Amino acid sequence: MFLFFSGLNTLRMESPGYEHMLYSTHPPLYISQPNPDTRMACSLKEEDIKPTCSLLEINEHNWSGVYMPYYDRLTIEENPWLLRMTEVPAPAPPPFRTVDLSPPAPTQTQDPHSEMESQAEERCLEQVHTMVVGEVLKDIDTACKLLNIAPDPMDWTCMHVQKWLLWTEHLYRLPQISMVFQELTGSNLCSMTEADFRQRTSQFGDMLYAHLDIWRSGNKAGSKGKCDDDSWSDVVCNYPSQPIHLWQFLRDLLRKPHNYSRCIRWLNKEKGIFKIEDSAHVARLWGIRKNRPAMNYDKLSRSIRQYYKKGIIRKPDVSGRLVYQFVHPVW
DNA sequence: AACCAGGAAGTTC
DNA sequence: GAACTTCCTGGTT
Repeated sequence: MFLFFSGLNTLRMESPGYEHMLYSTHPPLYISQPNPDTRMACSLKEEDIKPTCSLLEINEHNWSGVYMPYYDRLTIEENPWLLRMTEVPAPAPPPFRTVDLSPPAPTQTQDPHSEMESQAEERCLEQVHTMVVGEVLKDIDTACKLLNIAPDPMDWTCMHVQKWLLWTEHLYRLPQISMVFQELTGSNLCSMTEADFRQRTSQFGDMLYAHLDIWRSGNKAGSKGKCDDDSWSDVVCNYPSQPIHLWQFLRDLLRKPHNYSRCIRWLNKEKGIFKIEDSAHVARLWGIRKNRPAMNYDKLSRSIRQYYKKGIIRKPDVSGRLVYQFVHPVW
């Protein structure tokens, strides 16, 4: 797990609030997992955040008790590169070697072996950093598309800020906090200090501040690398995007299982059969996207049923409650 | 109670 | 006019 933290050094250094995402103590936040029984209810303990884990010692047991605000839902199953990273051949590492997660310090010894080691380590960390930033950008990209907001918080209107807050509430199962940020544009939000955030919501101010900071940092990172990143430039070029169709919205949620599998997931991806696991949640997300605060599953399901005669979605042959099927699945 | 089906009318683009 | 949204009646799980 500390792979992520090591790789995020650059982001973290640029983002003072990020440390609070890692270190602050707030009530447990649930992290999306396909199986609710295996989801991690994360609360931070001091021992969990000490960087004592070697890259080579990472295993699933190290995952528990770690709060990963934005990278939290990355699982080995859904992110094969994580597995690859654990297989990165380190140059003859001594047993129990540990990796400090602080920014690389100047090499003190001139021993050529440890110098080579430290160079390899740096390269490894650099690779991880690149991949983590990529994941951050992808997640922000998805949220931007689903919410129809700009990636840069500085561009947000009051409504965009409210959307982002509502989304964050739902993503992390927070209580309703958006009302204490009414009448604020993204620029207002960005000019607020962490203390300002805490003043508005003492319990979640630091977390929100850090979450916003990740968006800002991600945006900076995206600006640096967007020339080589098609998905990022898509967001920039397409904003403001065309009105999204409900079937596209559902498909986009399904394409991000590490974020949304707790509310919607594939039963049979090849056949396009999916199940809405949390009908109220999906309806709420759709309502946020469409600026329809009164949206509920009754209405959303009526919209889905409109697709029956259009041949876009149908009920599968072996049907069930909350189970639907894309007629022409193209993945 | 929650979900399902579909008619009818309204809204937004 | 398309694509929903809202409201509704009535049926099923």
